[in-house]
Amino acid sequence: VNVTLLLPAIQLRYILVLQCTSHFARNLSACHCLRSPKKRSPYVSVDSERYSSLVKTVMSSRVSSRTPETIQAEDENIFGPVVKTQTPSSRQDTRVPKTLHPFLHHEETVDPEELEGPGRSFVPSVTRILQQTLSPEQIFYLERWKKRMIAELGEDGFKEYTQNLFRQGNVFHSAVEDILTSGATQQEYPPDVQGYMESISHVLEDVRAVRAIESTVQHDTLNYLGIVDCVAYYRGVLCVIDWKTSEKPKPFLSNTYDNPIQVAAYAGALNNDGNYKYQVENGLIVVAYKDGTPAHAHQLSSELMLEYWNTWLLRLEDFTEQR
DNA sequence: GGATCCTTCTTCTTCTTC
Repeated sequence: VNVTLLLPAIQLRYILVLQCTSHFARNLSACHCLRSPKKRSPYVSVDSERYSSLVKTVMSSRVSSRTPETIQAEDENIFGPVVKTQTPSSRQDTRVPKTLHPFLHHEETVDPEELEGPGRSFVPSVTRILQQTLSPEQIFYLERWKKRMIAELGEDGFKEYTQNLFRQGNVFHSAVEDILTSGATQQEYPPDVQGYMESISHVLEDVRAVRAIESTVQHDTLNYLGIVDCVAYYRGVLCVIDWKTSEKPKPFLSNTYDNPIQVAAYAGALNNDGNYKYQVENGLIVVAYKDGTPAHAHQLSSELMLEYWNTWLLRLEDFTEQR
């Protein structure tokens, strides 16, 4: 863009916007600099409502000419060839599930005993299915990340790092479970989760009438099961809630990868599980941060849930096909 | 009581100048 040709006022705008875009991608404190020169904690004071569309376009569109192919070529020079060669192809947007299963439960209930025939077939879980049906692109970036981490931390260091992440996630989950079941607003937590709990405190204020916690749900007709984090009312709407810990900020739903599909899968199972007598059409993904930064809460409307439900059906199809 | 399963996370780029 030839900025010099623009009028001074517009010119200033452009510079500001360009600065915002380049900084936003990695640090959300960007637009904060427009209002105050002082540095406070990152992305607390961002007017996210105002800039959300800007940030969204910046973060969702691929600007770079680098593709998985070119990156892989570069990496091969640095790390050597990848053992399992991928040919990344974008997942088809227009695909439709072969059989459209209802998201909501329809009247006639299927007796669970009836389904558990003598074969007692294997029932895969939501996470297993999602993990085994990742797109080639997802696999590529995950492998690249892992390779880089191992290069930096070593095999053992990496193992320790991931174990620590899992441990924190687990401790956080049980802390949330405790506070939601006891109802008490205790202030003291293990030091590991103190920040996370602080992070979600503003979300917890809007959570009422918990219906289920860490409950196993199984779809009566589709062959899968899972464990739902939480079913409760969030701002007056009954939701399947998924609590997440994250090192990086995830201000947009698109930053949460397959999490929305996971939530839709749980809701669909719940709605078609004879053990549960209610229907849940909405979802909520809460991303908590260790430093206590306010968590991002992503609401999933019933329309959105239906979209992700269809995506889930596709993944389920892929999974059964590959077996 | 032991074994197995589920879940817990991890990806999405750039290198220009104040």
